[in-house]
Amino acid sequence: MFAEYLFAEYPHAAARVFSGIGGEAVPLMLQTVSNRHPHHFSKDATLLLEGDKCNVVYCVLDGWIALSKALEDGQNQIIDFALPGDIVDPVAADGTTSSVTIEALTDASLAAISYGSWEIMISEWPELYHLAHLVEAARQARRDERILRLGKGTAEMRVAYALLEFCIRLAPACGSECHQFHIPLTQQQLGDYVGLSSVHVCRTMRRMVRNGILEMHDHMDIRILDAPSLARLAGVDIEELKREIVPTRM
Amino acid sequence: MFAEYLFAEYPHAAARVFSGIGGEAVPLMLQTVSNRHPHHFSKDATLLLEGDKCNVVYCVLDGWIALSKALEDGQNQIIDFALPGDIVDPVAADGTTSSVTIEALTDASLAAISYGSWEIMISEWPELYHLAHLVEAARQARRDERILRLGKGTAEMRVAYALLEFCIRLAPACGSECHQFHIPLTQQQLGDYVGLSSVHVCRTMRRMVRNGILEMHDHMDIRILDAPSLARLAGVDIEELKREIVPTRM
DNA sequence: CGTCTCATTGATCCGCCTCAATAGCTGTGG
DNA sequence: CCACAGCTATTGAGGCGGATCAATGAGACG
Repeated sequence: MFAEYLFAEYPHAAARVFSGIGGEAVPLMLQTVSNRHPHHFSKDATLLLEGDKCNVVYCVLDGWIALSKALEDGQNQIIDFALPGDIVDPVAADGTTSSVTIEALTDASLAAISYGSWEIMISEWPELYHLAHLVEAARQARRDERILRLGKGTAEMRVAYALLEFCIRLAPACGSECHQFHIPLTQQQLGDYVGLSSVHVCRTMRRMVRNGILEMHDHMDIRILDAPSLARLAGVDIEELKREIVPTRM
Repeated sequence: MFAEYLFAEYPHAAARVFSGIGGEAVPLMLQTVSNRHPHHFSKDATLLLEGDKCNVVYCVLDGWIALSKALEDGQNQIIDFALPGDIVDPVAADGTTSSVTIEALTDASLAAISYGSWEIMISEWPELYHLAHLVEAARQARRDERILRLGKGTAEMRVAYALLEFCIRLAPACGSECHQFHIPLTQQQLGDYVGLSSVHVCRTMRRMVRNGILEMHDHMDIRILDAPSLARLAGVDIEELKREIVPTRM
């Protein structure tokens, strides 16, 4: 939503968007070099790595972006996924360093907007501020839902919620009542997202398949057969969840 | 930090702050009626409850505010604490409803700023926008740290991190190198924050006391005796954590 | 002095992790 | 074409961390 408006209704700002990177009027491309090295970024994209200066906001135009943190022992936790239309502002409270690691899970393209450009854009087009506010509210609402389930939910609830979240967030790309979608994740990554081991993710999803709630085909092509049951497992009302995590212009 | 600037450097805005509530130049008071009914709000504060319209941002002036969500079965998870200087914007992606339940853990006072006032203030005083951005970045950074530990950390790590977070966030109120502080929480509430049962919170903290890392006195007066060990248990570097979660004007 | 709340400690149970083995799939090189 | 390696998914077996249940202690309060 955000990206569409950005480009459709404010071409002046859209042009300015790309000026954040070396003044060039082309989007920053993040490309995974190969499946073997999914963490590798093209050179321009190393800006995104933890510890670097960050004085830009990214708007995801295409692809899946994962924001993650790791413990010393190597344990990795995916904090959130950023999908097209989402805004990524990884800055920590010191205003300069990034608090998360950012990686592209698929080939992806981002628009980089420097803080300076961003402020100018907002002052010139207040509607942009409202839209960004809604996108940020959506991000916060879905992280809060996940915190709730990380703290208090069972494995089944966590996985069911994650699948519903994907279903809802991907719906704009495949029709409003689409219950079939693809997630570019291994079970290991899905486990890193919901706080479970890959083994237990596998068991949990297998059980859902056996119970006729899901269908799965080669590597995470998912079809939800029984959405009400899945929502019950996740402990959510689907319509209510949509209101909370899908940015909607008033 | 934010609140100080708000009042010290922009009295005009500060006056406007309170105009969000019925035009009265007094802050909205949230008072717990008694310890027996900590969830009870004074009448004016019911604005804050989940499901209500929310078109205001709150700036915490004094007291502890808890943001929480609950599952159907009554399980409660505290998403975050808002302390003096923090900004609370509970709105969900629909732009109107709140995605969390807000409650005061102590007597508390909040400044309520309507979205309209907020935009005017920002346009008149751009520095306010930068400050709010840092406060929001701090909120996000500490929630991300907690998501990491909810997903991958042991009980010891979760509790240790929470204590360090409190220590750092409360430091401005009691000197920069203060390792002694009070948290107005029961072990049940601390458990709701870190995703553990109150029983296990008790065991974990007792062990820390036995190991000479902490001292505890009547209901959560805490003194950190061995900060390096606590930081090791939490899996953080204290200085790094400060940079990430304490808003700092550049 | 009884009641209420909260902290503490013990005992038991279970959900999920870990380890391990197998199977399926893809790409690669002989 | 087959053989092999590498990665992911799947399934089983066993162990452990934290939940749950239960009992006692300790202040705070009326």
